[in-house]
Amino acid sequence: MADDGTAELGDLVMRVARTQRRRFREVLAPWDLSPHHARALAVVVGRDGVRLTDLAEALHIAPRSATEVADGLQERGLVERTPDPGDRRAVILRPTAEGRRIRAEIDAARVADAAQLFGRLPAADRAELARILRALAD
Amino acid sequence: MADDGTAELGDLVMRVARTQRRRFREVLAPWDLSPHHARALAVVVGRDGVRLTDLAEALHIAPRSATEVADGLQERGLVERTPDPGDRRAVILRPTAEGRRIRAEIDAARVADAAQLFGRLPAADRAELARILRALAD
DNA sequence: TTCGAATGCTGAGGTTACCTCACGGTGTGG
DNA sequence: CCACACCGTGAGGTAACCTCAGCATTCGAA
Repeated sequence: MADDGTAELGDLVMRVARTQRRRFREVLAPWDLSPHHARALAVVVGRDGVRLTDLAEALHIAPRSATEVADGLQERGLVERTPDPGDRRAVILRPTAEGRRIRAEIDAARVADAAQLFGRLPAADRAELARILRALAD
Repeated sequence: MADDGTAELGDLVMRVARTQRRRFREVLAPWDLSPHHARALAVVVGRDGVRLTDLAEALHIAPRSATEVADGLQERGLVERTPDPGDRRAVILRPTAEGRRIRAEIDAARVADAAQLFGRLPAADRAELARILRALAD
């Protein structure tokens, strides 16, 4: 078993990912939102309204759990439940104006944070990194 | 705000990390261990005995939570609690023979999995990736 | 057209992995 | 020698998941 360095690669990826997760949590602090709620808000705003089932699928959680995430966002006034005109069983989660605003702020902060984290790399390295990671993430 | 692609880089890293986490969970399935327990076992075996406080620090959890992780590993017969000869307050967690064996098996499986995941990249790309990620993870 | 099966959401209740707080032993510096 | 810090753990809490059951609704096939 030659040392091909792949195990170290795995470690490195996880370490950078952990750094990002920590920074994301810090970035989110001013809004008092968990990363999970922020992601859910991004889905709701990004699609301009989703059924709970679709939100669950987007977040890789059970439909029942999407109900709870929706409750959380609704309590904070970021989304509202509206009936689906095409299916009376379904609920469509729609962003409120506040929800849209906050999601935009968070997104800007996240982009700025990524720029700061990855900006330390030369542009050529950033391109290389993107190319290689894309190959892995197919 | 120019599109420097750093936000996409963040996404890519997270996506590859998620793939790895999923694969790790699958790799672990034969031993019926959670990733967390596996990591704890690796620490105990790697240092050939740790105080609970040190285990907590290594896993980035509260000391109280280390007690629970230790309980789980002890139940499975992978570690045992022994008194610290130098400090009667402390407990040293030591790996059992079974614990050592299982941790070695898991480690081999993990290394093999990393080789399979990253092995699809040309060697030059692996080296590049390692170099760039190291720069990020300082 | 009707009716059994599938779908959408949610209440009830469970699990897991964390946490804080309080406590009884034990070590340690003034 | 003693106030204080530190070790592990019981008690009890929380967040984020889950499954299962149930009701309302839709859909597909006969």
